[in-house]
Amino acid sequence: MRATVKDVARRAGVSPKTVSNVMNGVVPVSGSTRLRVEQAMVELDYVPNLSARGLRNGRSGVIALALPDLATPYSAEIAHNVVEVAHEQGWSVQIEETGSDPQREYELMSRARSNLVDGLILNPVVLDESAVKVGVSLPPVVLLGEVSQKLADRVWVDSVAAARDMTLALARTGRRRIAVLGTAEGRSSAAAILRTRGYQAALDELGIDRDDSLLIPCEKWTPQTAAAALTSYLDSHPVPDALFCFTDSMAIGALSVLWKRGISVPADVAVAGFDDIADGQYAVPSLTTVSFDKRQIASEALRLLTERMADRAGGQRVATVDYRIVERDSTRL
Amino acid sequence: MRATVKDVARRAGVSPKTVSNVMNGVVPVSGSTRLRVEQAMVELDYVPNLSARGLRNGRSGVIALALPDLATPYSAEIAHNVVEVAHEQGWSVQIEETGSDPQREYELMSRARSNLVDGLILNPVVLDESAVKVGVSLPPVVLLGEVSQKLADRVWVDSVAAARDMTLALARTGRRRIAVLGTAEGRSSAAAILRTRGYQAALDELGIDRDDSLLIPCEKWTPQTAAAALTSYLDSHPVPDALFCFTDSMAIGALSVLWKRGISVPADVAVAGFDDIADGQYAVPSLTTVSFDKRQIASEALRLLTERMADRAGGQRVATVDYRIVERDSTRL
DNA sequence: CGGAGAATTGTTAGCGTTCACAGTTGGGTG
DNA sequence: CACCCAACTGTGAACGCTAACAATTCTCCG
Repeated sequence: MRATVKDVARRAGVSPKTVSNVMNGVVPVSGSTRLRVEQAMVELDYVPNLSARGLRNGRSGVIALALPDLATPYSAEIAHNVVEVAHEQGWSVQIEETGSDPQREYELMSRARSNLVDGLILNPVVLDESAVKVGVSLPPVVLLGEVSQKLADRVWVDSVAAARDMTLALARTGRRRIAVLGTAEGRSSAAAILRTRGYQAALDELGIDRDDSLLIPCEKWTPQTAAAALTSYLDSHPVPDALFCFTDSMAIGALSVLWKRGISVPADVAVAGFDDIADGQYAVPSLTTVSFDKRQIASEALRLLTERMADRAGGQRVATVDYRIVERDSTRL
Repeated sequence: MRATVKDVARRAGVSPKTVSNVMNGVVPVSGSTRLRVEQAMVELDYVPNLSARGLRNGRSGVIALALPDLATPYSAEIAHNVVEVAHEQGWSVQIEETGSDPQREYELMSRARSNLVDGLILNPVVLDESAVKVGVSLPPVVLLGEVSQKLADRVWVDSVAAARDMTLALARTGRRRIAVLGTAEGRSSAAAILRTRGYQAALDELGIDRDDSLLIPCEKWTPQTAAAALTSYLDSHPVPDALFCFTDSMAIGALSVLWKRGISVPADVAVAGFDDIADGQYAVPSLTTVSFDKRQIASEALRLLTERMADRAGGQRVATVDYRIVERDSTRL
């Protein structure tokens, strides 16, 4: 049978409350009592029951992190950093995957309201504006990434500016026919729209005519889909001077296709990505990309979350994370 | 203020217990009462308090998954699958990272004992035998991978046989000087030892003399460390006929180094990995590897865990997951 | 139409913790 | 030496839920 505060109290010859005081440390406890209690805890191998504590306190010490798909390197790196930072601050992290299924969002919200999590960090993909109805009964929510949501706090990178800068960087190496991979037709993700916008802004600045045949659609941002999209594109189009992929994952799929076709990177076509996932460094050739500090994203998200826990009032808080273009072999002349 | 069972009960004109019965569905409730209760729940926007339920039931519906480093593709894929399978079975997953820090293991165990998680799936790396002291006061534990632990249940892939088969497969393409990347000196991980053993078994079968200069040590199994290890190796050794990397991550680092040095894969050297991570398919060239069903690992782990929850008694249960060699371009002649 | 038995619902209590408040001790003062 | 103020410790209740048991209602048959 597991020891409880009561057992510890009895053994230490004090009241349960004193044991609680020793643990929580807000009310002062005399040195000798503290010592006896601590010893009793060790002897009985006492571990507090977090369910009970959670019930009593109304807080669980757990936050939820919801990502589209943990298996993608980008999500995995975000998850890694969130878990790390959270751990440092004493939080546990519950992970949920939303897939592309809005249904999951609802379940998630309901779970979030079940008092098992004190806050929620959500990286939406499909439902840019839908499911996240930040009501009073919801725990604090922080959104990650390109989201049109205006209600919840969020952490983001300026995709428009980054895509613009990357396009300019590609142009600076003399590339003119710059294609982008990852645009979407119909209802597309906010990120796709913003990155396309930045790309086009750069073209306009450069005085290069927009050419819609250089927009390669790819709804899902995975190596598989990117490879498929690029393959069919190359079947009916000439090789562009440069290929700006909206994620590194897609770029890796693209590199694979180009290699198989004997198209040399960067000699025939420059390739760039977005996200700076770890594998980009070891891609063949190593991948030029838009890099940003994922640890910073994690810590900003946690900061916003804890701030919001302390103060539920106030308008939307936003944290912007800087980015920079990292040039590697895939665009180097 | 959040609605409670009491509020729902009052509104529906029944007792709290009836509300509970409606939710849990074990005790029969008449259709009309059920309807009234359900309507009251909707009207009051009732969400059960899982902390309270957890306290009362002694179970939380949460399992913990502990991995060395979420950012590595292998861990990420495992995590993805565990979360998926767990979700299907109604579990939530709390993720912990152990790094290579035994200290984390302890914290983890203690957390696991705090009644916030009902079970623990642990992928150890350093502490093959140490910290995991499966005592009576611990929740059920399932270990993942190559572990010498004899006390806890586990799910594993036969590394020795897989490494042997891979080595034989490489030899079948005429390679004789087969190097392995990822051996470790001193206190090494069980996986390193087992895979080395399988490799050597194959050599013995083939009548190829063991050559220690073909063992390329690499303590940490990341692309970075693998690239570094291989680079310094190539500085002082001739290029082998084949390079069997103990993980795909290392293989990807190795491919990058080989490419930079102008060593052609597979013409000059065949490269193989282990784990079949998604990126291996899109490596340049695509990576031959030892593949196994990660979803199966996840579901077996969950099965063992739930079985153990139902029956704490009984000896160690073990689930073996099949593997197969997947040949791709990196070894194809 | 009475009553046994099944079906459904209500009552009580407690899971382990901590909060509000009450009680106790100690040491310093006048 | 009585008294008072801190500083510390104890008491009781409650967080929201559900298990065990008790009580009630309904159904059906003799």
